[in-house]
Amino acid sequence: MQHTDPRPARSRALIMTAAMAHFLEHGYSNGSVDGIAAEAGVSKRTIYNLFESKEEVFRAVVAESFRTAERFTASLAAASLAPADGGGPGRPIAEVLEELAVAHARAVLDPRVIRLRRLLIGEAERFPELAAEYYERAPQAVMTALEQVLRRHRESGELNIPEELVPIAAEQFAFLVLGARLDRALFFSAEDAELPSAPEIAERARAGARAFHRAYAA
Amino acid sequence: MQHTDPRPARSRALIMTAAMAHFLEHGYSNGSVDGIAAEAGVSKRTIYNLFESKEEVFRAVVAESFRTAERFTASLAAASLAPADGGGPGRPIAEVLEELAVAHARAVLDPRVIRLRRLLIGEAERFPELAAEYYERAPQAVMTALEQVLRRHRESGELNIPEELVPIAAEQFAFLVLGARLDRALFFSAEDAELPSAPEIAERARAGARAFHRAYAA
DNA sequence: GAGATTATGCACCGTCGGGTGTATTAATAC
DNA sequence: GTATTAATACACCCGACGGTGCATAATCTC
Repeated sequence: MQHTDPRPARSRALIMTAAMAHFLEHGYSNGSVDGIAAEAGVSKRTIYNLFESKEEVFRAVVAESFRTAERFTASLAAASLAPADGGGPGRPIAEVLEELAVAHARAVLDPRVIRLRRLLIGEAERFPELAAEYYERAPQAVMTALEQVLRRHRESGELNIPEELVPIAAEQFAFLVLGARLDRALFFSAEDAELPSAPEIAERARAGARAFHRAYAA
Repeated sequence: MQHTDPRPARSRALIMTAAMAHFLEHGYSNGSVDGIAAEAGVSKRTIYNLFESKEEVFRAVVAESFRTAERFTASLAAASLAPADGGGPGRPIAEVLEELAVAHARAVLDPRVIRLRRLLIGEAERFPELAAEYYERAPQAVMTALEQVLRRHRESGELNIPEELVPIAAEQFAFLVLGARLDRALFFSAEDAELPSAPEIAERARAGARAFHRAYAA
């Protein structure tokens, strides 16, 4: 048993990829295992050899996407915090906020993220734990990271936010920056056509950051 | 033909009510006509006597809910604008904004609204026109109303918003006030348990209004 | 009350889709 | 090369569900 048979792993990967795309496009109830099998170029029997049921395929796919979401969250937090303790308080707070805003908006308004959100929101009634878990692992985690950033700038005297209002301020920052675009994107499934364009996203994000700055500058 | 037979109308109403509840709970794909018939206390055949298909029942239900959404939007716009040209500029702008914020947040975070949003977002891939129509008739309409309010206060010198930024400011106000609660609510289907409580909603809304005021006060 | 209209009950059709059994073939391990 | 393990093809079961037909019973109109 030196080498493990590569076939199961390969099939599993094919199935996961296809299932992800399939569920994102058709939703859970309306997606079919036969459809996934076809798109994966794999026999239906193979799917049932590797997974218990359609539901388990779905859970596996969603769990997988959680990992990528978390990876992003971590990178965002790291990038935002690094400059602060790294080279000292060199950059003006307004500029820091704008950059943070643009990065945040770009990440959340990514088409793949939007589609995942649509899927989970639509299936929230059937899979409450999945929707809840996503919320805690992604948006909530981002919010926590934002709080840390704000707290740091508050302690350095650049922002004037009462300590107990930091969580609220973090929420405000997040949605000031992309709330409207996000809300809109959820309702328009028309691929990338109706989704906000990159420059538009950046512009709104910066405008949001500026408003936040005016509201909370020291 | 003086009197029209009341039976069809009555059945229709029963069906609509039940279908609304049913679709909100189970979604479209996962909802069943038999289920609706049972909940409506009506035979399945009666449904198919009054509606072409399951899809048409769905469209009728959604269209109906559009009307109530519009009725609210109109009332919000009227209430916000009336005091301005009514008794003169008596009330301080900060207070006006807070009240507007609370009314807006309460309305959008109403459980029925949240459920409708979940339904349409989840079904956006299958019924793109419905989701788009909802967005334009409800959130978009509210946004337009908000713009008018802001423009008025801008012209009276109470708010300092460049004319071309009024639409962006309106979006910012809307999501500053309820963005985080709305986003969260979409992922938690657990009835009213996980939904934000009324005082919590009001507090966040007021905090949002205050931040907006600080950002845009003249 | 007569006659038209509507609602019901229920059997029924067709289809789709989740899930299984199995024999056959292909790939992998040693 | 042989034994094992996995993938395929395919036929199949079964339940759910959209939708229909029809005969019967309940309502309404006038």
